[in-house]
Amino acid sequence: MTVDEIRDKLHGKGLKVTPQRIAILEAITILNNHPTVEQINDYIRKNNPNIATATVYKVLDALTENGLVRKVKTEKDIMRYDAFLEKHHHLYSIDSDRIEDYSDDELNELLEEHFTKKRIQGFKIEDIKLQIIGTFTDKTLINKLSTRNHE
Amino acid sequence: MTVDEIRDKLHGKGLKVTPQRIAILEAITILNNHPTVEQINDYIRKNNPNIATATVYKVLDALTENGLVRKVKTEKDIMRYDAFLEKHHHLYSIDSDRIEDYSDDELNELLEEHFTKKRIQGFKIEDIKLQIIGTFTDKTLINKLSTRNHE
DNA sequence: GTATGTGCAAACTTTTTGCACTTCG
DNA sequence: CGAAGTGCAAAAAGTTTGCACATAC
Repeated sequence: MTVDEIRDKLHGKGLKVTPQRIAILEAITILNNHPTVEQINDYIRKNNPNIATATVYKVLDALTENGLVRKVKTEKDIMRYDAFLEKHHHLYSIDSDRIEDYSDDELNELLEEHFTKKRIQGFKIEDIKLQIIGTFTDKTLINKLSTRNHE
Repeated sequence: MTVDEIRDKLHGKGLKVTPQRIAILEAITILNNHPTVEQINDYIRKNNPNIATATVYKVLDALTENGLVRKVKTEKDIMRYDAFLEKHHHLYSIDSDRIEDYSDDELNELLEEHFTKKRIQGFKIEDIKLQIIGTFTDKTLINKLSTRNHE
């Protein structure tokens, strides 16, 4: 992504084109291994030593809200715990904190078969987890406990 | 999971059976919607007002290390960012911070087909993301940038 | 009795907030 | 010029650490 493309993208979303935003989008493009805020921060400081960390967060929020970047989940997260230890996937609600387990052996076989045929170059698969994102339509199942609003 | 089963599980791992551990495992079982630390904390405080939050973290660490509970990823995590906006999945390295994008249209079709046939009761799917966990064998591709050791 | 676990308070890390100042358009 | 964006410092969340005390076995 060139600087001009970045300008266009920002412009297209009605966002003001500031040096901070350009630097941050450039950084994410160049540090293309899904950089953390810390990495982005360090990178842009080389050329723009005066960009505040708070600005980085604010810019990333703005970019995320406008669909110009996307957040990626990592291992060590906000830490929810699960005592159900069989192989399973998760259903994530778009509009609430709800997460449900989902087991589907047929699916697991399908995936296994797929990745046996189609190997991923340079990668040895140990496990596959699906995050199935959507909305719960079955209101009877609601078991959201102690829902404190986190926003 | 009954209290006796909990005792057995702890015992089986060589972990001492303490009221704190029982309370926490019970809480995770009862609060079965993948509770956060906060929810576990609040729940166990009802009956054991004197369990420290630090203890909850320590117990959860011990349980996780011994495979009695498992961490679940949530949406709003340690925040890595991605500027590659096409539909794609992620390869996660077991032994490093590395995350790579993975696109596979054939796989996407397979999944779409599978979930068209086999609907999930009470859930409307909007998106599916695979977390493919394993090891990178292709050392030439290494592009871990600014690797600060996070542990 | 001793290794293991717990409680507390303090530190650390990551992210957010409020507000004066600055900049883009 | 005015709305939108930035920088700073302080606060909020979430988690970890160190150490004296307590408990399981």
